Amino acid sequence: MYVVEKLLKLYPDPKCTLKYNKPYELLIATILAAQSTDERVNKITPKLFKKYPSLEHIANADLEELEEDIKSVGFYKNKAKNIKETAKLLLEKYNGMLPDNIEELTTLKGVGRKTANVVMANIYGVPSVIVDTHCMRLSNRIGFVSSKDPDKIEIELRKIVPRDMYTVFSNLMVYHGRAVCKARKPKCNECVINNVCDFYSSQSDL
DNA sequence: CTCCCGATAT
DNA sequence: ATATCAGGAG
Repeated sequence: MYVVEKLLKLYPDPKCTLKYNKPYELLIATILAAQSTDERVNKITPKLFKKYPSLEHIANADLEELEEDIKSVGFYKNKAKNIKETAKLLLEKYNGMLPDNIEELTTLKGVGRKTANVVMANIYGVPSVIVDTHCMRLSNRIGFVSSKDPDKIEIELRKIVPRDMYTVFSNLMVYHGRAVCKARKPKCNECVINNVCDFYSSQSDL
């Protein structure tokens, strides 16, 4: 796939940029990353996981204290409640393990398809199309899709991207979205895939 | 569709 | 000073 080959030369090893040492830590970090950046989440998770070194610690955390611990990632009241309830549910129904499928993962509080796909890709090694804001923006700009609905975008991308490239494609969208195809001022002139980009074409026409 | 919220780019 | 960024639940 052209876009993947081209971007891989620029970002040789695109991977999840969230810091974690255990599967459930990735889940918690990803829940915290909703409407926040990986960078901001990474600033608090090392301390957080040190203070709460197990799912039991998170499940039994004082809610107000937990809120303070994660405050800087934003939406902290929802997220504190979500990670606490998710920790409880993982202990009660899954023996502290993570479900290995989208259906069960998305029953966890604060876990939608994006977060579930991050777990499937990074914990279980299942090729997964992860539609976050970057994947959505780039896929629309390039012209792979024309939709604002993440679920529809995921379905469309699954038809366009070769299955074995789902995860690397998703990560490349994030890397390129952060470095070049930014939300605010995209650096279209230095973009290595502007030759196949609808957004670039429509701009240079002006 | 609205609400949830802090951090950062402009 | 404020618009913009970044997912999920109800």
